[in-house]
Amino acid sequence: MSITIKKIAEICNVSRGTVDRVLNNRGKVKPETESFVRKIAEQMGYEPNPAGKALAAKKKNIVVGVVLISEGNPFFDEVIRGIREAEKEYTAYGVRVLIQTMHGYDVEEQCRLMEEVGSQVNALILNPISDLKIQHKIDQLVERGVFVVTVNTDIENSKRSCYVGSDYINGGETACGIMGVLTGGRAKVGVVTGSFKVAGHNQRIAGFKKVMEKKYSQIEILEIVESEDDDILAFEVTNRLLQAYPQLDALFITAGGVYGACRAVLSQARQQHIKIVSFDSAPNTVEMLKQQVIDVTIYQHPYTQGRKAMQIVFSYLVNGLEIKKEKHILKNEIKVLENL
Amino acid sequence: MSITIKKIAEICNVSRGTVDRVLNNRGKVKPETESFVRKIAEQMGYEPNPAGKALAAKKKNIVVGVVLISEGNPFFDEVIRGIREAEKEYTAYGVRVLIQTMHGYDVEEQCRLMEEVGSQVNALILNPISDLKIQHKIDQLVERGVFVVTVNTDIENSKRSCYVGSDYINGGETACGIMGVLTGGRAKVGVVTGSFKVAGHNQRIAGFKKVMEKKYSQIEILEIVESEDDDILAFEVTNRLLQAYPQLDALFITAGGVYGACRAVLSQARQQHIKIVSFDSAPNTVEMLKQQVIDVTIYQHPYTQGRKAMQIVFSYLVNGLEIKKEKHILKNEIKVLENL
DNA sequence: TTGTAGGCGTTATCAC
DNA sequence: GTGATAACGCCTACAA
Repeated sequence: MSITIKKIAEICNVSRGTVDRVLNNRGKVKPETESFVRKIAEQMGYEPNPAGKALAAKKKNIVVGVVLISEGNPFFDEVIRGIREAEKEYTAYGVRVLIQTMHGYDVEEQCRLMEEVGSQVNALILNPISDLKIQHKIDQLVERGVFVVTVNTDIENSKRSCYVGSDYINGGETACGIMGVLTGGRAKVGVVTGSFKVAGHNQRIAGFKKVMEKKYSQIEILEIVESEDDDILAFEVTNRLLQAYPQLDALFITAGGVYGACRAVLSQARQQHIKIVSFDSAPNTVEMLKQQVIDVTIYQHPYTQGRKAMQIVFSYLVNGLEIKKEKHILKNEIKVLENL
Repeated sequence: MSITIKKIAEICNVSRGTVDRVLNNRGKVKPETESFVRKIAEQMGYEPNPAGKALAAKKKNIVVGVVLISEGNPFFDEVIRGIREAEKEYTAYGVRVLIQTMHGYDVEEQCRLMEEVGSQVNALILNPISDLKIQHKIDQLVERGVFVVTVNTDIENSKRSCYVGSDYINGGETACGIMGVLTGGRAKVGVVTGSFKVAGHNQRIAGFKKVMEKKYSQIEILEIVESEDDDILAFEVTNRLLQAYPQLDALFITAGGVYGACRAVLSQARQQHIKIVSFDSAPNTVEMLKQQVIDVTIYQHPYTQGRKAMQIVFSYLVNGLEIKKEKHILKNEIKVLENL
């Protein structure tokens, strides 16, 4: 049988209340009793019972805020689905969720939403814009006692408690790893990135180069162009890329604009098949996989990102678990049509 | 606030005990009260609180038995790790785990272990040999009230409640999907399978052929040989395969013997790189990935299989949840060295 | 500074 | 058949 507060209380000859005060650092305990209780609890290997905690936590009425740059982005639809699923599971514990979505990368707008949502909640799940202002806003909310979790994009220097998402460097490494076996280790690659201003995109390119240098001396990057995650722009820049480099035989698409880039490839109707590695599985991307335009795409577990973020919030707020892992990194998975 | 048994009791003007009897089909309730309570509960959308259930379940002292053909198989080391991890988490609810491992595919031995373990437990997690005797033993245990979950291999016709594992057909489809992009849709493939007696291996081949026919008219299987999951045998049969078919340029390894097959490929030192797709990530397989002998390997989430099986047992036994999904299928993931 | 008691939701055990 | 009551482990008022 497991150790309970009650048992510790009996052994220490104090009341359950006192043990609770010690174990949860509520103060108002004589130092001697405190250290004694702590010693016994330690000795017996006390582990709080999550069910008991959860039951008692019902009265707390916990609200979790969510701010995501998700509108028009199918990736985040999945993240939200994960959050909603977890919400369902946690309503029994008095947890509510408050979601605010936004469209573009407007720092002021995100700050405003963070303030609006943050002032009503115990925790905030956030897909932050990489900007100093946002970092400060995070810190400010944390100071006010909000438990902040970043998803998909991290701001390491902020006071946020956790990050849930993928490792972008490894995403690039994985992309090069699979590109290597796709091309027999010999390729002239055009890179269509989202923006040089987005850290994640740059990290993917860095990871790609890292594996290139270490493992594939015959893979070469011809040029890197920006699509601003826009299909029309992607179409144009990819077209130019293809025209400029007739020898190009592979594309590495680090971000959005996948469909536009693919359409450019289709429009040029080259003899040789151009190998394409992309990210995520937006409907358009899946369509291009079906048409065998894209060879593989790399998947970042969006649903799990949402779910996991909620789990972390829950176990902190409801079960009072200390955060052990500051970063929860999900694998970069390689997908073909068959295992999507 | 959510609906509780207490609230329903108040509304129906009965005691909580009566509501509990109705909702858990314990009998000894007047039919009128029964249907009335049921109606109200339905109407209000009653959902039992898992924490409450878990707390009350502590007295039950649940024991989960595990019988795995795991010895000498790194895949199952991971499954066991998943089970152990879940065990830790569930000890707080009075759940104990009893693991028995075995070595080869000895039906009598497995039957004996199933009986030995099965007679002391409330649930059994089993990696079954595909044999009628095992099926009967499962049914027998189920009749005796044991909750049976199969992992990694299923026996569909048995009375087991759940299966946790991968979809073998899809495993083969995925293998062909990635083989297609590896080879530009043009390959002469040798298949090294484990045994024609093992359903899962045959299903992988079937899935592979399915995608071949639908999508890759230029991929062709030259011959299928058996390795009996043994490296030495795999070495020999692969060697013969390579000698018999100089035009062979790809290997599909459906099961064990991966290392032996790779060594055969290395020993023949062909000019052209032979593309290899295998399953799982045993240490030897990882080594061959590192040496760029194997191009990709397909991963079946062994850790998650163990964890999920425990989760299912827990939510059934402790939370009394009805089983909604009879099969919990994990994705076949494509791995290169970089995203292992 | 410490103890007591009631409640979170469910269930098992009595007593009626 | 049914109801009352005491757990399960934890937390929070309030009383001392």
